[in-house]
Amino acid sequence: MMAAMAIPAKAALPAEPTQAQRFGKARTAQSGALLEDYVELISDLLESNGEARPTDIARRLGVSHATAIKTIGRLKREGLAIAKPYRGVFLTEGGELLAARVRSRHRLVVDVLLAVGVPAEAAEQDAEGIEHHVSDVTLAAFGSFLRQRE
Amino acid sequence: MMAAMAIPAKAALPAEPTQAQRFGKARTAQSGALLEDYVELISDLLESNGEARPTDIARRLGVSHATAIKTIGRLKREGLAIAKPYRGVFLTEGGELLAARVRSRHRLVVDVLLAVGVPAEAAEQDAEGIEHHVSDVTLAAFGSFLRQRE
DNA sequence: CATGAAATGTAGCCTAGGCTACATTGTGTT
DNA sequence: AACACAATGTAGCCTAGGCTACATTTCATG
Repeated sequence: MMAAMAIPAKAALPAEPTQAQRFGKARTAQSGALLEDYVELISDLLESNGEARPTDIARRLGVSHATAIKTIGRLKREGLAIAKPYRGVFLTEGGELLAARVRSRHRLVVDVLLAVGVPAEAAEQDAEGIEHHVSDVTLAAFGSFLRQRE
Repeated sequence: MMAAMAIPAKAALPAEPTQAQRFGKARTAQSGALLEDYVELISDLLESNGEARPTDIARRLGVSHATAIKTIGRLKREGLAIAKPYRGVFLTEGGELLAARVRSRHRLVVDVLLAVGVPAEAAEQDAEGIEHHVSDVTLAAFGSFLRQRE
């Protein structure tokens, strides 16, 4: 059966290592997606409420407070946030920068979806997942696309 | 401190359970994404090679063969694939259906990205991650968008 | 037809993200 | 000032997805 197709394993398949790279990248993008969501949300809460409490974060994200706290720990380890016990969460400079990038990317993605004719609700919904997979190149293209059709 | 903002916890925040739902949905969409990739790839391999071997799958996905085999086990548990030891992997009817849907969705996403002006390479790359977060509603909008601008 | 290399499968370990249950801290109200 | 209760934090467990290392099965070939 496999003899029929040959599959030299050293000639046919390695022709596309590209695909493996693509999948790998999509996987990697997934890591970090959660951190991005947290950072963006914390930034929002800080701005609108003056503080970002684990409980609020958990509620907004729809997870248990324990999960939120654990992830906030990761944020700290990654140097994106600071938090003293029982004192709320704050962002480092790096965290703020990331938040800003994530926020503008989110808007851009939503705007493109809307421009393409996606209903507002679905646009918001899907953007939440899509945004984490939009590369800088694509982002730039989105920007041009929107500007050009004003 | 919290008295300052009040946050009655029963009046202000619950106003947007929507966001939690959005995040939750994006998370859920992520589960299943991997299965979709596997199913699509298996379908491709079956069509082009007449068989889908764990080793090839692993190579194409850029993971170890052990990981591929473990995931194939999940595919079987979910009723998407069938495989007898040392005999290659095949799709169930459900698996084929899923593969077809995934494949057409992938094409549509790539086409929209291209239509919006994203370079081919980036379009392929990003589509790999984006496609798993595109709802049916958005998919339909994509279809209309493409048809309308022919 | 025996044998060795490649493919397949198994075991065990790791991290990320979830959860529940329990412990601790802070604070608004009496 | 004390206490109750909400918020916070900790511990321990689970699954998905990765990996490496080792074991087994096939099968092409000498």
